[in-house]
Amino acid sequence: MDSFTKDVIDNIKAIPEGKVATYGQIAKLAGKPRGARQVARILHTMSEKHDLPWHRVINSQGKISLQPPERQAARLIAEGVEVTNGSRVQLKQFQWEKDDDLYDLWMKG
DNA sequence: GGATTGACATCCC
DNA sequence: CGGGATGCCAATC
Repeated sequence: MDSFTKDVIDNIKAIPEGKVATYGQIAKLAGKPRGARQVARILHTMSEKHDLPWHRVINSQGKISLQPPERQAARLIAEGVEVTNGSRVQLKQFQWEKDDDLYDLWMKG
């Protein structure tokens, strides 16, 4: 497996419960701002072999791309992510922003 | 090795 | 906000 794949996997594993990330976001974190589709491919291929929180990755519109969306939606809901209309997620509210955790901590403190 | 194909993103209307 | 067109990049055919 190439380093890009590894980085993608690492980043996906880093998504906290109750939050979601977009394909493009993960791609960027892994060093390929234009690699969103590869991220999607990696999920499609590797999600069954590694136990990744693949359900926390959705597209930039805040929607579940996987068809049918039911399984993924259920998993998200089980974690506290609000999924409306079967596949819709409010990114404003649930998107994971990597260094925002620190920012948030600072804000509260 | 060229053409096709996506669990995508972005700009334009 | 919705839908279409374009860009992107690796795996597959």
